[in-house]
Amino acid sequence: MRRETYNEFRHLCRAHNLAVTHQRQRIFEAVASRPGHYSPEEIYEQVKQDLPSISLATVYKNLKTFIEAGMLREVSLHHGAWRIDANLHPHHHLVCTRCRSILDLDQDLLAPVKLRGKLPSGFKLEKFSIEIQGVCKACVASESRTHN
Amino acid sequence: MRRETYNEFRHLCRAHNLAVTHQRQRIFEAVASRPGHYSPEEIYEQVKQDLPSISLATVYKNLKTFIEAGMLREVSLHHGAWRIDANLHPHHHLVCTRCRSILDLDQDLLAPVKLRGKLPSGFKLEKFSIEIQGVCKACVASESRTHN
DNA sequence: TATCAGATGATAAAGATTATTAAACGATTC
DNA sequence: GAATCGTTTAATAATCTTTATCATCTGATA
Ligand SMILES: [Mn+2]
Ligand SMILES: [Mn+2]
Ligand SMILES: [Zn+2]
Ligand SMILES: [Zn+2]
Repeated sequence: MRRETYNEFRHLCRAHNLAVTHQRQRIFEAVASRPGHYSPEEIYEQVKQDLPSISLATVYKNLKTFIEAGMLREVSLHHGAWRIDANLHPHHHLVCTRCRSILDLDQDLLAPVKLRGKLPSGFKLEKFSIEIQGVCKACVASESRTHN
Repeated sequence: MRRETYNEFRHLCRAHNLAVTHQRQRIFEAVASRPGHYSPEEIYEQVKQDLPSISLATVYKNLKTFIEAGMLREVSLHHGAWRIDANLHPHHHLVCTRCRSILDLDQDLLAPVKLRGKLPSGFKLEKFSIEIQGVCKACVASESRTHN
C-alpha cells in the first residue's frame, strides 16, 4: 500500500472516531480502490488475498461501520427486503431512509427526466426510476421525541 | 370475493397463460387489493387467514410467476444483493434489468429533477435517487446471439 | 368422469446476515 | 517499552430469507 493511501485512511478514521486496524484498511481499500459496486462476499474474497485469516463477519461489521460513518454508501436501500408492487402504472416512490417504508407518488409530481448526453454505447434504455429519499413523518416524529 | 374480482383475475390468468387456482387468486388479491408494498412473508400471513394450509414456498413461487408475467412488479431490482459504493459524489446508476450489473453515471448527464407539487406533509426530503434501467451491452449481445 | 400437465405443500437445502464470546489488538498512559 | 483498558477480531452458532425437491393433488379439457 502506498504511504499516502495509508495516511489518508488513518485520517479518515480519526475524523470518524474509528480505530485504525489492518483489517479495516484492507476492507476499505478493497472497495475504494476499485471502480465497481461490490458485495460483502466479493470484498471478503479480495481482502482474504492479503489477510487470509480475516472473517466474513468482520467484513460485514466494518462495511456497516463505514456506511454509518459516511465513508461508504450502499447502492440501494432495498437490498434486504423483497417488496411487491401491484401498481403497474408509472409512478415514483417515497422511501424512508430510517424505516425503509415505501409510499407511491404520482408520476406527474415530478417533471420528466431529461437526458443531457449519451448513455454508454450498447445500453438499451428501458426506463428511468426515481426514488425520493428522506425521513417519513413517523420517523421524524419519533426522532424529535428522542432528542427532547 | 366479489364475482367481478374473480372474473377479472380469471381473465388476467387466461391472458398470461396461467392456470387459475384458489391459492393464486388469494395471493394476487392480497397484494392487489391493498395499497402497500408487501413482503412475501406479509403476503403469506394475509393469505393464510383464508387458506390456512398454504405454504410459504407457494407464495414465493407465485409472486415470481406473477412478476414474470407482468401482473405484479418488484419495487427494486436490488433485493438480495447488498452492494457497496465508495463513490460519495452525487451520481446516478445504470442498472441492467437482466444481470443487475451496476455502472456509475455522471450526475450532469441528467437534468436535475424538478418537483411540480408538494410532497406529503411531514416527509423530510433528503435526496432524489435516479436509476437508469435497461439492458447492458453484454446482455444485449448474449440475447441477440440466442435469437439468431 | 377420466386424464394429465401443471400446481401445491412438506421438507430439506442453500444462501445471506447477525449474534455471541473468548482472545487479540491498538491506543494511551506511565 | 511495558501495563492497562476499551475496542476489534475470528470462530462459531443462530437466525432469516429464498430456493430445490418430490410425492401428491387439482384444474382444465375432452
Ligand atoms: Mn408502488
Ligand atoms: Mn456508484
Ligand atoms: Zn420512516
Ligand atoms: Zn446485463
